[in-house]
Amino acid sequence: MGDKKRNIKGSGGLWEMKEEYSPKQIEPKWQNYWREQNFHRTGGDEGKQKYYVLEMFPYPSGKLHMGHMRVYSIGDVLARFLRMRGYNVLHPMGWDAFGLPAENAAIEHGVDPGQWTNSNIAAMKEQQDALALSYDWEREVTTCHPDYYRWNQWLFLLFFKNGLAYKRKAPVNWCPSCQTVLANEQVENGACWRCSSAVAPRELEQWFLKITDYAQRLLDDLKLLEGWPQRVRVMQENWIGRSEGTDIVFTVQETGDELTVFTTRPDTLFGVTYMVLAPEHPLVGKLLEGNPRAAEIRRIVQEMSRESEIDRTAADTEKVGVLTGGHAVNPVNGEAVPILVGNYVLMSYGTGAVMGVPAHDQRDFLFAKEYDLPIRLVINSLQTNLQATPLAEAYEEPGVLVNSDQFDGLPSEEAIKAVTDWLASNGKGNHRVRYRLRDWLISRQRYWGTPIPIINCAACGPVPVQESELPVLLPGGISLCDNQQSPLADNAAFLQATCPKCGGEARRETDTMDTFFCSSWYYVRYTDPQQDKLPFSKESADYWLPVDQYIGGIEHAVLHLLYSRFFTKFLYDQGLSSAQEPFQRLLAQGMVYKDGAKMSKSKGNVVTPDEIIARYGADTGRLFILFAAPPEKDLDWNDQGVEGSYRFLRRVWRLFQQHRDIFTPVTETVSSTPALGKKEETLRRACHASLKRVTVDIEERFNFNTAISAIMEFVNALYIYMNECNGDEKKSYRPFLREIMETVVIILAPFAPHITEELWQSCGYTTSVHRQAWPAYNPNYLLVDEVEVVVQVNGKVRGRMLVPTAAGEDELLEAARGHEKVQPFLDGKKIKKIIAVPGKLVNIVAADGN
RNA sequence: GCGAGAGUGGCGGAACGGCAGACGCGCUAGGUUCAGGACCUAGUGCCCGCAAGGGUGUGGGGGUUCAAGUCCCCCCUCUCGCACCA
Repeated sequence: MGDKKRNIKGSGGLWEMKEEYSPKQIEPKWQNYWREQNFHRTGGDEGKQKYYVLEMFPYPSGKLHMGHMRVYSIGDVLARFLRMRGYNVLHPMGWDAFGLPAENAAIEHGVDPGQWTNSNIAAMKEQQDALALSYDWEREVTTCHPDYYRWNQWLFLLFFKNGLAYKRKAPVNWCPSCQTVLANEQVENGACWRCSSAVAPRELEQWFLKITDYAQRLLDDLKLLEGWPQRVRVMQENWIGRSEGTDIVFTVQETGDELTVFTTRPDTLFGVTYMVLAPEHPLVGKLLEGNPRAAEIRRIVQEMSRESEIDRTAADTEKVGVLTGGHAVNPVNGEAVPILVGNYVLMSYGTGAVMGVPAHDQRDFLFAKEYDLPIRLVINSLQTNLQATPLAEAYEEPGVLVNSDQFDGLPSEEAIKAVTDWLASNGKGNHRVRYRLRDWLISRQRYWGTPIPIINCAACGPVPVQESELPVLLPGGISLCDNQQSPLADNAAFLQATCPKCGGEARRETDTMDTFFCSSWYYVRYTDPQQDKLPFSKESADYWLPVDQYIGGIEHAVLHLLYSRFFTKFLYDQGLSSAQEPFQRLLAQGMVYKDGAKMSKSKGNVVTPDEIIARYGADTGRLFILFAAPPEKDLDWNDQGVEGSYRFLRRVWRLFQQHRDIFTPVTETVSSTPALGKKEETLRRACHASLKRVTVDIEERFNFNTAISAIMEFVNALYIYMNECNGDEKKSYRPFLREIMETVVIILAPFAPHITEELWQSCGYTTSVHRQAWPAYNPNYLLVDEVEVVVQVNGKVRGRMLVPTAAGEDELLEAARGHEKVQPFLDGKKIKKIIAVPGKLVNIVAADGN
């Protein structure tokens, strides 16, 4: 360890420690101390390397739960550790403060959503402070404040000017309980992500952001995110759903209309025996004209489109089809095939029409069997001749084309290109890349959100509000009730507007923004939270971005994390920031369970951070939550386990109590201490081994659980030493022991900030333990003279021996051969081979006979 | 069905291809205490054995290796994600 440059006070303030470890007393004391000193303000030393640690900001529900406590503890240990390691750390916190719960509270209890939110924020902040989370509160961001949401509006207008925000009538997901529409990402298995009510389809005019323009980049750049869990990258990849294929233009025989389909298998084009349209396909109506059964069919089609998309696409939903009477002409061979309407075809993907190739698509195969449609083989297998017998199932593998005129004999892979080329040169199709990703629907018919800064003019259409007019303030005093449209639509003063373009009378847009809009860029605002000319300055953003370590729940794997990546790329394109990706590394922390089940009031197994703080203190809570499991794994909360963490902190406390004499003021320096004895060397080794492990476990592996166990081992070693040494030894090694014990305090500090601050300042220091440099371990102190080496016979441990550390292979072999415990296992056997691994083991391979 | 991850004591969890079970919980015994709690010491995978000692053991089965929880192949179970995407 390095030189002492710390301030030590005189004997006056020393050891005023209470006998008993009492978190109730020391925790508030140090929280005040840090608050008064504005201790956690960012920066001050731009010469250091920057590190941005961020936990996903919470919705201000008013109460912290164990999940919050876990994320924040992880982030806080990291932030504190990195500061001690000499980084310039940004570690901010804020509030995702718009959203439905505030509005619902308003409806139920008649409270003002803003007041409700603000008092929740105050309550949660108090809890966060009680956990000693080292946030720079000067950078706090609250999304429902006008000085934040005006920049939502500013960014919206920027999207609008770039053609990336647009309004369109579209079938959308309506949540009847939340009384608003939802984005595709916010529908899980046909249910609202927030309240789990079944969503229903509706046709409405809505605002969208054109995230689909960024589909390819969002997909490609997943490669850059090596610090993300693979499963999250895979989820995003699936969600974007890139698919390469061919658009093929058929012609409707009866009307002459063009009918385009998308397929990934143009090589099977000659096998088309029918065509299926989505119930919502625009041609359906026209095709039914003149059909004697039109009325009946229309009823069936309406039935189909009434079902939600989710029901229709559920794997176990029966495929239903109905003939329209129309026919489609295949561009490649002029053949006319019947056109049906089918419930399994979705208007939202591809062109809303699919070609039916029953011989080579299992889904089409089953459908054709059901409806007695012809099956024509056009791809033959290289292994078995499929033409010999009727197919029992679709042949979906690649093969060689048959029954396909000029393409006969081509392998599928080549035929895909050949058919596409043929279609392209005949104006009947093109190569085409499609995505499953849809544009992001951002309007919400709710009050408590960012007003969309648009004025709807009868003459000019949607016109952006002038930048100088921002923010469009959310009016107060709105009476909230359950309603089909935004409550803002009832507010005449808000509604009334003048068209910025023509000056005519116009209506203000009453939809508000999805709250995911707020959370898509808040991490940039933290870099420059007071900025009032722009959302943030480029300089600040470029200094801090990307977030080096982001920590949060896996539930945002697609939603928030995809939207944020989209925003970051847009900001980059606009020259507002240089970051390509927002989050360098991502940690998806596991959930907190109790007794193997999710905590819930009905199960009566809820534990709250408040209870833990009241009973054991924040330090114990933090320590346990980090010790019980690695951060990315689910954690089972265990009351007895918490007890164990509390016990450990008391054990540390007692160590200092019992040996306070070590800390009486000294003038000696380390060099004047007598040479260390064997016991002391062992202790020093334990110290540096622990130091090494804690450093590596936090910095490289994020394994806080093993880091803590290393500190425990260190403390155990200190107890053993103290038991073994006598008063004289203790006295003469006082400076050495002092340094050892101070190391305990320093490396425990990121985990348990209060107790360590108390112990540290009780040792006589006037500067905070949290301002100390993280000690470097000395590899020389890890060395030992002798090591125990295992002797194996045929891979089984048969003996152990103590040999000099420096012993080479030859010496090991010598010693192993003569080892008494090993002899019996070698009797009557021949030694075939001996492997010696210095410092570890010797393995003797022996067998019977010669 | 497709994709990803995971299966280790009574429990949470450790183990650069090199002594499986660190650390903690729980449990057992002893000490201390009027008692309880707290604390200290020792022990604690399973089986046989009084013991010394031996056997066995990381979901199952194969393989590579002097050596496998770890690498390769097959299978089973669980969790998560996607799921008629044309």
